Amino acid sequence: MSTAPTRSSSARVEARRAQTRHEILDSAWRLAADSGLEALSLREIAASLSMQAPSLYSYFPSKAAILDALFIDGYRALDDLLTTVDDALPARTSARQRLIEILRAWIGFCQADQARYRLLFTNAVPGWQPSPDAYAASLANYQHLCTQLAIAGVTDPDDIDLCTALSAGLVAQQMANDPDGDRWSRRIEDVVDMFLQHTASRARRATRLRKGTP
Amino acid sequence: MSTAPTRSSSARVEARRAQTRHEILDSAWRLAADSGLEALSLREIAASLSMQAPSLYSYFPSKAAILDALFIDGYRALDDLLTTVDDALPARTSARQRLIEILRAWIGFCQADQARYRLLFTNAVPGWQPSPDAYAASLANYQHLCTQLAIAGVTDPDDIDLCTALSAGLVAQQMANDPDGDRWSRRIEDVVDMFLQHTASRARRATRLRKGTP
DNA sequence: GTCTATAGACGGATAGAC
DNA sequence: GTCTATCCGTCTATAGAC
Repeated sequence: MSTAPTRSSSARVEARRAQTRHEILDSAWRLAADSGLEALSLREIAASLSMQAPSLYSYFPSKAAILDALFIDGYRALDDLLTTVDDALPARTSARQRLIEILRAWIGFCQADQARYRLLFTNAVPGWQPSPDAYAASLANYQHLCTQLAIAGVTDPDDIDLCTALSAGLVAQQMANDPDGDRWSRRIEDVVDMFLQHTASRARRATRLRKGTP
Repeated sequence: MSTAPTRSSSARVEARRAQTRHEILDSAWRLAADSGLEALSLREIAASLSMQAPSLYSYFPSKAAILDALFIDGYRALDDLLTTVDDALPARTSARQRLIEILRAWIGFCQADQARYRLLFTNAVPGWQPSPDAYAASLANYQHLCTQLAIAGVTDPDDIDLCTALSAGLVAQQMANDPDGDRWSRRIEDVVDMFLQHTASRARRATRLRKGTP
């Protein structure tokens, strides 16, 4: 990460560096999507930019740093998407519709780029784990998602875990068995209804208990 | 796979071969569990048996063949487990209890060996895909599971997909975020109840429609 | 900053002696 | 069947000229 400007670097030079860093990440995303995340190598990234592999070390200190940058990039994109989706919903949209839209957007996000999905949500790169900074980005996203769930009426920690499991399951099955189709994503409404019915019936039970009804 | 006996091989020699093959797979499972599935190498397997790497080629034609054998082995173990669990249930066990037991057994199976979970259920090995034979083993298991679901009353293909998604989600979250705990597996009852409540309410709707009630 | 050259490690797989 | 020796490929990363 830390590519701190040296004393002698002009703003112009810095901007050029940032631009090149951006190009490197762009190429990396494209190559990962084309040839698979596991096949991503520094040589390949460099070649796609008509560079030699060692030159990348002027911009990132290691391959792990590039993966971290991609990881953070991916989570930022997801965060942006979920924020956009959320902002586009009318204020009094039902909880049901909110959940459906969030889930639909999330699955769409995963299907849009299999390599990105594998980088962000599965441990697909042997020998690499997100750095603490990168992990923080994923945590921030999780917490953002929790506030959106809270708006939709889901606040019980157990319900949140339930909800993440339902979402993860839909996404995982979709990506593993029908990456370009909708065999599982078209079950989104079912899942949301099922989930809300469940939490509602539990709430009713709790209400009965408070009232002392057997 | 095909290690067909040659004309001159005695039964004794064949038994010895089978035994060694078995030892190779055993060591591979142990090493995968210890050092991670991705780190599994022929050199390492051979060393753990005090052999040299090339000697493995007398027993398996390639590393992919070893992975295939492990894959089939793993699915056979799962099949055995689910059969055992199923047989242990009294004949008139409720659908709810049946689903709970199957799901509990499955998650336990995954938690018992993270490497095996990754081999069977995620695409964790770069450049390897199960051979058609190996894939057939996983399909057989899926169909076995479907018949068990049918016994528990789940026959609608959409419900089966829903059910696999729920299961996959619980397992994935459990393995990724709490591999040795029960943060998600203790939601099994919730998930099963939720699922049954959902299918039941849909059945009620269908009944009303058949009766012509609005 | 970018290059060439290369270190140094790992991997799967093969040839051929014994 | 098992070995030694080796081929050939992959990769990240570094040294040092320019």
